[in-house]
Amino acid sequence: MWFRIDPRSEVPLYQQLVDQVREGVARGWLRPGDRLPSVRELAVRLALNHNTVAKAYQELEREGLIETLRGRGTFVAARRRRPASHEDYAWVESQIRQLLVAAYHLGIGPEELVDIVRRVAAGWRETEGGSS
Amino acid sequence: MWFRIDPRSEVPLYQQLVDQVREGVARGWLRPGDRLPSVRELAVRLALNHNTVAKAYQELEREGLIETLRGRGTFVAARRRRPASHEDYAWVESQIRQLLVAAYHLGIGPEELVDIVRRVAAGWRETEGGSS
Amino acid sequence: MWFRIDPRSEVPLYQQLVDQVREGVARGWLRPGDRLPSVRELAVRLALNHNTVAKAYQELEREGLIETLRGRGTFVAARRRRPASHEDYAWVESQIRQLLVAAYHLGIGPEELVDIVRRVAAGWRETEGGSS
Amino acid sequence: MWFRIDPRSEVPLYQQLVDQVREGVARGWLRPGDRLPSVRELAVRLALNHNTVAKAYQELEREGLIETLRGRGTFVAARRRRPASHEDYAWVESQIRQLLVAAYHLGIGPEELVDIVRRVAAGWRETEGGSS
DNA sequence: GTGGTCTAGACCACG
DNA sequence: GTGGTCTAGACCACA
Repeated sequence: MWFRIDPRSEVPLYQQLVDQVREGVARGWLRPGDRLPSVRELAVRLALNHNTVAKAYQELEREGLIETLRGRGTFVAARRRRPASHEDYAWVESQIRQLLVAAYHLGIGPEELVDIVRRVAAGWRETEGGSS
Repeated sequence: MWFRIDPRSEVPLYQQLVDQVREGVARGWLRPGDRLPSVRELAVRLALNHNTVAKAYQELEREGLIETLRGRGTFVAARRRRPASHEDYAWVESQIRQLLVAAYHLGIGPEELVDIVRRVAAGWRETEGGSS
Repeated sequence: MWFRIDPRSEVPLYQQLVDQVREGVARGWLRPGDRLPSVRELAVRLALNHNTVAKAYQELEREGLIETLRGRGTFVAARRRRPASHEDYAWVESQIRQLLVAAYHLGIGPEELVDIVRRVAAGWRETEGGSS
Repeated sequence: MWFRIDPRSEVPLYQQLVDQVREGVARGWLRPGDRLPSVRELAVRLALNHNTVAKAYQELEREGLIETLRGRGTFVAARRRRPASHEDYAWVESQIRQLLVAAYHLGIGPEELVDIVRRVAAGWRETEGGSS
C-alpha cells in the first residue's frame, strides 16, 4: 500500500498517518468499505509502534472517516455529507491568508498563487469527479 | 500596535508573533525601516515572558525580515528579492494540496476552493500592489 | 423476530443481544414460556458467529432470564420476584447521577431531565402494567 | 483533591478520570479558570502512568471542558452554552429507557424510578443552582 | 486474529 | 516546570 512515514519530519508520526488517510479518502484512493491494514500489521510495515498507529486510527474514527468493526478490522466509513458551516469557511479563508503570506515571502505573489491553486485543483479534479 | 496573542491557541506563542510580523510585512502594514517595539516593551504589553518575544525576534532576524541595530532598536529590513526556487514552488503546491484535502472534508470542493482563493487574493491585492 | 444488531456500535455484539432480550422481557414483549430461536438459527439470521450468540444466551441464563431445556430449546423463564436490595438502589442512584451529569453537558438541566424521565416512563407504563 | 480511582473497576482508568472531571464541572465543584493538577503530579498522586492521565486530559480538552495554556498548565474552560439538539434528546431518552429496563430487573418499577430520579435531581439542585 | 488499555521510561518543544 | 510524542512490551475483551 501507499503509506509513507518520514521519521525526520517535525510532523508527529501519527499525524502523518492521519493526513495520508484523509488525503486517500478525499482523493478517492480509499473508498467506503475498503479495509485498512490492521494496527499491528501497519505498525510492523512502517516500523512504528502499534500504539502510534492506534492513535492515528482513533483520531480518524473520531472524525468519522473510518469505522472499526469489532474484531474484524478497520474500514473506510461512508462519507457523511455535512454542509460547510460559516465557521468552516472562516477557517479555510484564514488558511488561505496564511498561505498568501508564506508565498509572498518566497517571492510568489497573489496572482501567481491563484494560478498555482487553479492548476493544482485541476490536477485533483482529473483524479476524482469533483465534490463541491 | 496590532499584536494579538491567544494563549489558548495550539500555535506556540513565539510563533504567533512571528506570523503576525510576517503578515504585517507581506501586507505592507510594516514598511522597511519601521521600528518594532523593544523585546521588554512588547513582553510587558502582551504579558509574555521576555524569552518568548526574544525567540520570535531571533527567528525573524534569521529570516532576514528584521534587523537589530545595536543599541538603537529593531527595524523592519529592506525586502530581499530572491526568485522563488523550484523547492519553494514544490512546498507551496504541497500546502495547496493539503488545503484541498482539508476543504474537501469540510464539504468544500476544489472548484469552490479556487473561487475562495481568488476572492481572498483579490482582497489582499486591494491592500498591497502584489509582487508576482 | 425483532433482534437488531449494529456491528458499528461500540457495544459488544453479544451485549446487544442480551440488552434486547432484557428489554423484551421487561416490556412484556417476551412472556415466560416463550421460545427463543436456537443459537444456530439466530446466528445465521443475524450473521453472527455461533459463539457470540451462545455467549449472550449463557449470560441471560446466568441472570435467570431464560432457561435451556436440554434438547427442547431455550425459553423465557418465569420472573423471579426478588425485592430490590440496598445495593440495587445505590446502583440505580449512581446511574441516575451519571445521567444527570451527561444531560447537563448536553444542555439539559435536572428539572428538564426529570420531565423527560416522567414522560418516557409514562410511555413505558402504557405498554406494561408497571411493577413497583 | 477529590479524585478517586478504582483499579479493579472494569471502567478504564482514564475514563474514570474523565467522568470525575465531567461530574465536577457539572456539579460546580470545578469552576471555569480552576487549575487542574499537572499530568505528572496527578499521575504520581493516583499511582497511574502519566500517559493515562494525559489521555484523560486530552479527551476532556477535545470536549471543550478544559483548556491547556502552553507550559502553564491545564484549566477548566468557560462553559460553552450550546442548545441541546434533537439527537441529544434522543440519546438521553434511550439512556432513560435502558435505565428503566435495568431497574425493572432489579424489582424497581417505572413509577418508583421516577420518584428516585426526582429525589436525586433535587439533591443535585441543592448543590448547584440548576441549569436548564 | 482484531482493537483497547496500561505501564515504564524516554525525548522533545515550550515558556 | 508544563504537555506532547514515541517505543517496548504487556494484558484484556471480543469475534
